[in-house]
Amino acid sequence: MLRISKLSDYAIIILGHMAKAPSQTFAANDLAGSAGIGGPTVSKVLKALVKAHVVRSTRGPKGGYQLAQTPEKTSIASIIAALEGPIALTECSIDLSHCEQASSCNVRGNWSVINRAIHAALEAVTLADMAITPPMGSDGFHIPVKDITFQPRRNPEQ
Amino acid sequence: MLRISKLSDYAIIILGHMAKAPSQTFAANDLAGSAGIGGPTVSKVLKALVKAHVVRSTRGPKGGYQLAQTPEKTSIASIIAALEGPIALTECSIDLSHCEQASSCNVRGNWSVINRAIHAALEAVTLADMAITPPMGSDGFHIPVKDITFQPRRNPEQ
DNA sequence: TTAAAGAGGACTAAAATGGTCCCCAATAAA
DNA sequence: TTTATTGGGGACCATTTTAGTCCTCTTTAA
Repeated sequence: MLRISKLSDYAIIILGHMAKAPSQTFAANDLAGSAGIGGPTVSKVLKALVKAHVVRSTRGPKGGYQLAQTPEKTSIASIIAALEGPIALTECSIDLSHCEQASSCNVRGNWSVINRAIHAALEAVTLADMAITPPMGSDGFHIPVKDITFQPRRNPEQ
Repeated sequence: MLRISKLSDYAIIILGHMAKAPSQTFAANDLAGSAGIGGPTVSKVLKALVKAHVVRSTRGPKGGYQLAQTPEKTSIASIIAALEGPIALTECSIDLSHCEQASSCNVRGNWSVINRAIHAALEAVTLADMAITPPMGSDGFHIPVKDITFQPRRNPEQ
């Protein structure tokens, strides 16, 4: 299923709401209301986003959360990384020492290529892209899908 | 962490071994031995790969498993899909009806763009790419990373 | 006929995930 | 200076998912 976690999903929804007023400060509870997600859960998500410097927080009355950067500069990769840690499809891409197959694994290094490709894909799309509602292409997508290209050149030196 | 499951990981390792002799038939137990993975687990993985037509099986003595296509034609996407079902980062990309945020989610359609990009990345790399051991670039990667490009064009019609 | 393979699926233990709660710290306003 | 409002940090537990094992049945070559 290659899923992102629900919390990451929530994060993008929440940040999507914040992106509508990028310099405004939002209380966690208000965001919970407008996103239709439970209060404590929204808090948990926002705390993680603060740690990762995706949003800034202010305490006290009239406090709340605010985007740390413009929606255009906030990549989906950074949001997912905030909630799930480093983006890597396999354990050994992060820490090889735990891999028990290491000796018989002849596939290792090549994962890195895929990881980079996926990271690039998530880095290339920003909160601004996600937050845009309709007015878009006839197929329902704002970003023309045909314009997303992925072209690895294979084995050129073999 | 945006991981693939261990079983998908095993699948790629197992298929990597099979790719060394693409037309040979391998018994599940032999593959377990050479991959350093438990026998029953290897069987489980191979059964899923048969269902998805990634490998073919033959019963009876001298039976076993064989790649259904050449390693060059076997994409990583098809392998992961065999073990984890459709590749989609969010639930609602597969089935919108279960989404409780639907009404307040202003981010929906745009996931599709990311999903396609990731699918493209996994489709573009094949078993042949993964199975190649060393002889490669100075950084340890066979496929030059610089040659992997991802270029969404943003909001051109706005 | 037999033995060596895979097919299908039930079952369990362990790990990850999601969600809630509690108490502490900061701070604006009364 | 007090109080009320907001976030910070982390513990905790229920649930779900995942991984791994096992059992019985089917196929088929020798």
